[in-house]
Amino acid sequence: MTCSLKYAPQLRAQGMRMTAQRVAILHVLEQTGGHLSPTQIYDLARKEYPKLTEPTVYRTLEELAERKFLLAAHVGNGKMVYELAENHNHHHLICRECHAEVQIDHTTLKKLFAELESSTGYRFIDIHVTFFGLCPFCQNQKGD
Amino acid sequence: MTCSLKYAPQLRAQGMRMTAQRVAILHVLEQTGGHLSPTQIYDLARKEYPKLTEPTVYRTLEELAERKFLLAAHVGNGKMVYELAENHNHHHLICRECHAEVQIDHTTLKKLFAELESSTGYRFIDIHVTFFGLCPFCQNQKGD
DNA sequence: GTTAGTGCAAACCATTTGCAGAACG
DNA sequence: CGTTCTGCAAATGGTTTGCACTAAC
Repeated sequence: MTCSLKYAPQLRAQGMRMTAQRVAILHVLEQTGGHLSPTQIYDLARKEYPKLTEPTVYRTLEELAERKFLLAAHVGNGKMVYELAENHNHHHLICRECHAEVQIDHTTLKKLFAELESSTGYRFIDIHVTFFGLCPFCQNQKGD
Repeated sequence: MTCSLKYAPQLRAQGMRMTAQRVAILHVLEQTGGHLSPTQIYDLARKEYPKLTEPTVYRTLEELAERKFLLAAHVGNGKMVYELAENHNHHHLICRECHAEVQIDHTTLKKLFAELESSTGYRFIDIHVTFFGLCPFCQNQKGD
């Protein structure tokens, strides 16, 4: 298992300090490997560093996302989730009913992104996309 | 301008009633033609029907979305927006910095959706997608 | 008249803010 | 030591709930 401290030099290079709180937060994100909501991160990281508070979690996540260490994405009803940028080579497809998740490899979208960038002039489209659909199981449930 | 009352028969067919509140809400969505947040809808619809309250707006939007009269999508920091389903043949690309919006025609995504559906087994992917990127103007601002 | 829909008021929950004190480097 | 970061406590703002009343049909 990699140590969260490995990020220290990169953080410092950007004028950020490596604190116990940040270690705990990064650690949680490393261990789970997927995307987590601020509340989930707060609950998990507090086991490692009980003095952690919610405002710190929010401030840290925002800062780390701004500096591209984390990626922010939306799932379901407008909830924000975060994920380590280095883990990110995929997108998500989530079932509207049961919330089952499937990962979509980034190569699948590469061509589309290139198309969109050239036709709109926008760039960095889009680090992370979440699609919604009905998984095979829920399709049957609906007799559809 | 089309009258919101035209929806009455369709609503009734599903056991819903057409009230003044719902007329006002549908009316606002028709007039603006785009996607609006519950708060925006509340503010606008109240001009037409001042007795309207927020809980009613939320309940109505949720109900109409469930019955496929409206589409729900996420923009930016996890905010929910609604749009008339019949207006919907496009997706959105939003600038992360200035929130400028571009519409993406659905045909651009059609092929991708077909691919995803066959490779994952999921279906109804995805009624509405929102992409995020940097618009040409903001790219320059960043000297990037 | 029956059932769906609404208003009101309050609760809820995630997120944000200000500021004084703690801690990194 | 100076500057960044954190904790605390409180405010904020969007969204939801319960219940009695109103209105659609």
